[in-house]
Amino acid sequence: MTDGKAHSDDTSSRARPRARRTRQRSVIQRVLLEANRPLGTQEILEAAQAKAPGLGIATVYRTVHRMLEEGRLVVVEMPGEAPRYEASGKEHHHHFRCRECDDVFELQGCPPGLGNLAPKGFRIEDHQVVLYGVCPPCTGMPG
Amino acid sequence: MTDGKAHSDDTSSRARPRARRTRQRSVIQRVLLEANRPLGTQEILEAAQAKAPGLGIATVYRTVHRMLEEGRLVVVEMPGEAPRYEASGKEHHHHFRCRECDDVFELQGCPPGLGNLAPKGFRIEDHQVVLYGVCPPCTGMPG
DNA sequence: CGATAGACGAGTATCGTTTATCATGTGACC
DNA sequence: GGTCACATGATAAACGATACTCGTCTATCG
Repeated sequence: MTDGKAHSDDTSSRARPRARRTRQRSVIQRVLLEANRPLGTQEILEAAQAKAPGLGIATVYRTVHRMLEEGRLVVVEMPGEAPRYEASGKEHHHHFRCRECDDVFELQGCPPGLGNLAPKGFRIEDHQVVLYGVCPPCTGMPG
Repeated sequence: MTDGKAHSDDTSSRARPRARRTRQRSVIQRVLLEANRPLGTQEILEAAQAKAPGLGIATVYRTVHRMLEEGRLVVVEMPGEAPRYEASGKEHHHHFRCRECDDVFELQGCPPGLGNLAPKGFRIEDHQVVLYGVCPPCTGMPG
């Protein structure tokens, strides 16, 4: 553990090559950290390309990977779909998926009584709740 | 548009070729309908091969497809995994996934208060709950 | 500024799942 | 039993998501 170093570049944890601040990487990180909902790779690509034309999908994967390793991102898996990614460190929460626009939104809170669902003998360690329906914009409602 | 037909072969709904009763198909159907939990294609294949040696994966897919079309099977999607299939017509329920053996079990009942999770403006139409943990056999408990 | 490790974009490869192909086999019906 | 449409198994191909490769570019630092 004790590794003395000259100038501090242990940005976070591993002996990973020093991260360089590039336009593409900054844009992708902003897109992810400022989104209030989990994004898929394609969504990230499109949002990032708006601010950094020409940005490629490989860079999206590379940056997402790095952010996952750094612990700044967590994976959000929805049944039958490719993974989405959201900023880590948030409170325990679940998600809502709109059937119209396919966007996924964060919910807050957690239904009680989940522990009662499993019969005796099952050790519950985690859970996931997904609500499906239509989000406010897609119902025609404001906000 | 209106095409009158000569001899009636609308066995059930569509103009699908008449189903034939083969050993392989019977075995796969039994495996699926008698399982008390959702099975993946590989699980189906292995269980079916025990009763019908030589049975191929293509036949599994074909039979599952047909049963889905016939409405006798429903798809069970777990986050980040290939689809599983279970008999249709059961009561509304959710699932438990064991982290040791990767099997998925049916639960009964449904947690209350799911409708309160989404803020005003979200129209909730459906939901899915997944519990993760360790199943009785894998904890060393009987039955 | 100049050197260089690291990052980039485009294309290709890979991986697991699912579907298509085709020669052969077999259930259903006469 | 004979016929034939449908089913089967093996194999290859398609597919979507992700990882790798390579030539070029550039952020960083002396």
